[in-house]
Amino acid sequence: MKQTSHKSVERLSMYRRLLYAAKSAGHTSVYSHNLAEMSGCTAAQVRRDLMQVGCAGNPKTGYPIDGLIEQIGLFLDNPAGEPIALIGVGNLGRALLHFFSAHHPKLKIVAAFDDDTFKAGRVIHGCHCYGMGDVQDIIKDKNINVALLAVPADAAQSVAEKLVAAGISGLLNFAPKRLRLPAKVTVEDMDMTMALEKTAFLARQNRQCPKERNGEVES
Amino acid sequence: MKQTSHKSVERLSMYRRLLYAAKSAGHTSVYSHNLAEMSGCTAAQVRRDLMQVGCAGNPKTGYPIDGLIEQIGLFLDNPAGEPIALIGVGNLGRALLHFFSAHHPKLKIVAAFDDDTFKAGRVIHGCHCYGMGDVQDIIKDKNINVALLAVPADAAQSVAEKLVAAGISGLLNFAPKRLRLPAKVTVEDMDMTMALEKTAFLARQNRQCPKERNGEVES
DNA sequence: TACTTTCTGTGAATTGTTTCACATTTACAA
DNA sequence: TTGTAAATGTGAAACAATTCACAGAAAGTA
Repeated sequence: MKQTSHKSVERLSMYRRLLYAAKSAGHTSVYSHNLAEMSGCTAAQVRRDLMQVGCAGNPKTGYPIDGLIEQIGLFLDNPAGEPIALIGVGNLGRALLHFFSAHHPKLKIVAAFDDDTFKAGRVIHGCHCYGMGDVQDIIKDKNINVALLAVPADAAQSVAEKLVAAGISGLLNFAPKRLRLPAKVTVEDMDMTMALEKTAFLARQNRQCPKERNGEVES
Repeated sequence: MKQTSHKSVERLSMYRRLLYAAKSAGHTSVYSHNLAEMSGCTAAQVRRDLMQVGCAGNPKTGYPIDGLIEQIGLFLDNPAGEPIALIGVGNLGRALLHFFSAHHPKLKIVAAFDDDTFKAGRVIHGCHCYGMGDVQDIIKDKNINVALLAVPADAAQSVAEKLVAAGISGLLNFAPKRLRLPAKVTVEDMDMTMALEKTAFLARQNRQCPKERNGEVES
């Protein structure tokens, strides 16, 4: 079977969130063009993505929302749930702890680490905080495979290597630093500086050449 | 002239950071394959990207680092600098304020806004905080075109519309919510839930099929 | 000066992603 | 039961991004 592309994976995650929203708005089914409008994709793209993960629709009734949510979950999620580690409990780390404390059916930060010994032992946003010395043991004990890396850029590489040695296979990296790790480890960069520079660039481009645009309007 | 792709813009931002690092490590020039190794791209891609923004190299000496930094700056940056607004001074907003307080030659958060009146008037991480009622006036006064949106998901759409009305043309959105705005406005999503779900998915895929890989090794 | 080596700059080929377009399916109405 | 309208599922076409591969340039060497 054809591997699903990274972009499809991202969209599926997005569709699922939109579907939860549609569900709590009282809907029970959607057409591909509904999801397309909500997500900003085309209807054909939505259908292709859904097909990939085995979602079937009906020409007259569209796709059942519950069915989609379930299928996407079967595809995306680890059925056993995925315990997450947070490394770095600074300003950003605490914000992430708070952000991800919102209930997610499968993902949960189960341990936080910081080299500030003052933080070790405390419980922040409901999550126990350990010293960096305990990283390896706890990650192995709790069978953690995914980590959020929120340490300063100059510590990122060495901390990441420690995590990989402890058995981590996926890393969401917030440090503005490119990591060099074995290819068996997935690194996803959330590079906020890059994103802001890009946004500023595109904003300026928009201003300078406000070329004719097919007016995608506000609701 | 051919429009530079969004991906090229991202990579240029990355190259620049790597170049600053190489410069402070004492280098004065780089070859495309050096930048390729640092960035994880191919050498051909690096050359293509640099060509796009008018950087010229020399077959024997490579590219001069200072020249590259300057050319990339001329391409990416607003020479007058770009004042940024932060909307939402919660956990995430404060983390962003701290994160972007690191000196950047062109980008600077010059005003923060929150609807918590308790925060209005305070100065957080060196940035003055205003009430949401002042958004329109301040954005116009300070001629702000780019904003960081760090408000709760259910407030994101209405706040974004207010910003657009005030003249914002670029938005970096941290709320897990797809915004519907006129096409003249650039929206860049930093969707942390999506990113974490994707990371967890790819990590699991890695674990389940540890297929042969060309060992990209740690330094 | 002529030769060698190594890298740049870039058409051409390749690979990957998105959109098009339409045959097929389904629910409902007459 | 037959017709109609609207959506799905999907090859094929179009488009976009990346990599290949090599001509040409530059610096060092003899």
